[in-house]
Amino acid sequence: MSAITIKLLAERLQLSTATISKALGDSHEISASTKERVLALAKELNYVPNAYAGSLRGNKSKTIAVLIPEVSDSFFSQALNGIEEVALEKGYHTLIYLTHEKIERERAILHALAGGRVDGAIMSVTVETEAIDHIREFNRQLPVVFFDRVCEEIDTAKITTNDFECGYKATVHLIEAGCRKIVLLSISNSLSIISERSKGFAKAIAEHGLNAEDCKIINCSEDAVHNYQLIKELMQGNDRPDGILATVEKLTTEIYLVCQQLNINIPLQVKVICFSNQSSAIILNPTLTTITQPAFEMGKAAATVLLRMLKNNTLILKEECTVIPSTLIIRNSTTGYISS
Amino acid sequence: MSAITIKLLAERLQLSTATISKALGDSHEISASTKERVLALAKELNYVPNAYAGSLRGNKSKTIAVLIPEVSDSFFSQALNGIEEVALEKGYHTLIYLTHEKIERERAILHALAGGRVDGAIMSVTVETEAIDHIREFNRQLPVVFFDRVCEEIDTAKITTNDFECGYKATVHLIEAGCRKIVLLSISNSLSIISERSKGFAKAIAEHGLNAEDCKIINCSEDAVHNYQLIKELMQGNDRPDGILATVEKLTTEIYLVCQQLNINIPLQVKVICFSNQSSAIILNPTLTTITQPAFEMGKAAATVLLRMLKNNTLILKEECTVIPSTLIIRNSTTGYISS
DNA sequence: AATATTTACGTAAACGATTTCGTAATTAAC
DNA sequence: GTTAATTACGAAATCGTTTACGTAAATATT
Repeated sequence: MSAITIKLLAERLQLSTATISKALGDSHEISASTKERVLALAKELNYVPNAYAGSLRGNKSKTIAVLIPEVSDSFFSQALNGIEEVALEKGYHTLIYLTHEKIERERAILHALAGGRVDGAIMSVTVETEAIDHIREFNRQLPVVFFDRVCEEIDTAKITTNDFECGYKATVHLIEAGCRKIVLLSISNSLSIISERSKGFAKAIAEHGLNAEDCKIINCSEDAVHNYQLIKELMQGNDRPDGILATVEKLTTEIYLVCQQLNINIPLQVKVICFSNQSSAIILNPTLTTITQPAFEMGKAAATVLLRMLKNNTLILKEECTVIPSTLIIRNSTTGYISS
Repeated sequence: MSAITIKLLAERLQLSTATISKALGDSHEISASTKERVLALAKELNYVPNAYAGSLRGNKSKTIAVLIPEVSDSFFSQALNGIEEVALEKGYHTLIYLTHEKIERERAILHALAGGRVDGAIMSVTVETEAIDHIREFNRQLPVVFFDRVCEEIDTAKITTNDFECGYKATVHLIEAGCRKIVLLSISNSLSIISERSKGFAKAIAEHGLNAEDCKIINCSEDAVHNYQLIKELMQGNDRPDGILATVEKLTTEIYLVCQQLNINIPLQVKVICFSNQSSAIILNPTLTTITQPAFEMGKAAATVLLRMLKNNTLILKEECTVIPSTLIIRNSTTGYISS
């Protein structure tokens, strides 16, 4: 199959495999003329070193793993984009694993990865990830970098954004726009990012003296239909909110659909902010006010840190906790004006 | 690093590595009691076989490569989702490579992959891919499955959708909705999918006796700003089209923005159809008529075929050319009615 | 001219698993 | 009781590289 090997080159040139290997590695102990001959034949035969032979010997696979909940989500796909860019640039290969928010998948994947297939991992945990033994176990052997959805309890590098501040700023923005009954649409009680955003939300509510009873947190699920129903009931209820802060991008669709169906005007009757990286935010009607996360940059940062850890051969770079701020982009879904 | 190996287990149990390996493989030549002891210790120590040792010996890496232009595109991210699902289910690992539409990247990636790192590849070529020697070269050693953007000239499995028919149906729909000057927004002259869609477009134009002069094909680029300008000029020109058929999802944003800025009403003044898998199509204003491709299914199909090729140890499965139809979903961007 | 150093290469072990073959001990067969 | 078959394991080769070490020849040193 894989055709040509160092052994084959050695035979053709009447040299030893050691010499070939050294010549290809541009070792000083090989004469210039021999190097030339070797390089020439290697190029001619299109020799490519067997990745696994080298990995086996050197204990380095030049491969990293990326574990994310979904890839059909603007944030994660942009982050993956950033990761892959850095990896490719540094000659690393990127294995992608989708957990689909299932901790069992996360567990199985990390376990399988312990066999030396990768040199390290970049991950964003699932909504179910409360027990973290499997991550600890993995991290005992290999470096891990968290991004976005982190595990505070594990002492390793983390790339996050300013979730607390954004939750706060978004809520303040809603309040200043006139909202008094604001609902936070959540997807988890345990997720680091959601908890931070919720804290910011709560702080803003408290600081501005809003009635905490009116400002609820509602938990959505993975099921779009269920979420639609949930939001519909919310908007049909007696204490309909006049402000919605959605912590995940995919809820945008359901919010807009419900309001359309119930004939509730955004932003006149309810103002909406979503944590979203969707490019379509600017062509929705009304255009959507978003907290846009630096997904691409976060991915790049995570990969950069991981590769640095690999280079320095260290498991822990505690100090490597980077926070890259998100941006509140105010559009028409929270202003009084309706787009032309 | 990687900690525990078969050798280590052998030492602890005072057995040979051969016995351990066979016991773990549940070989019949190992006694039940020994198997038990081995399994127990393996579990206790959390033994995971070194992936590369096995790969090196067996020439099988249990890894496939996915080459796609972008991942921040609904079609490709959904397809990747499908691929990963099948791969994980069959115990395969998925390496992801983004070509960013650069043939040079495609070339370099395929070349690096020849070193046995993967058992096969699934790919969608770049817009620049006209020369295909690098793919031929790779395919001489390893199986390749194309999906969506295929290379007709290479005799291997291909998963596509009914692009010709969709180009035709979309155009007919525009014509029947009253359009007479329809523009096809393209991104390439060579891409298989675009050429098919264009042919369908041309056929519909001809069949319905539209003036071919009025029905142009315009080439867009990778640059959003440039595309915006291009579309703006188009819509400001004398022979402004009354119908637009966009062959890629990302052009949606620019089309809507331009129309918004120029105060051109969709669908009254121009009707719009996009090849798009964006979930936001239903909340745009007006909601967007789309050709929605079975991205997830195409990914699954591609992975299924590739894994079957690997199982049967064959490079070519010519007959494995599957066409999974797309759906024309008619919404308000092509009807006379404006959404409430 | 005798020794020391450098140059340019080869030998062989190692990485971790699998597998072919061999073999001692036990059991079965006659 | 002798031979045949089975059971349960070990020794060693193998996959394709890399690298520590060895060594002959060429060159340098004194």
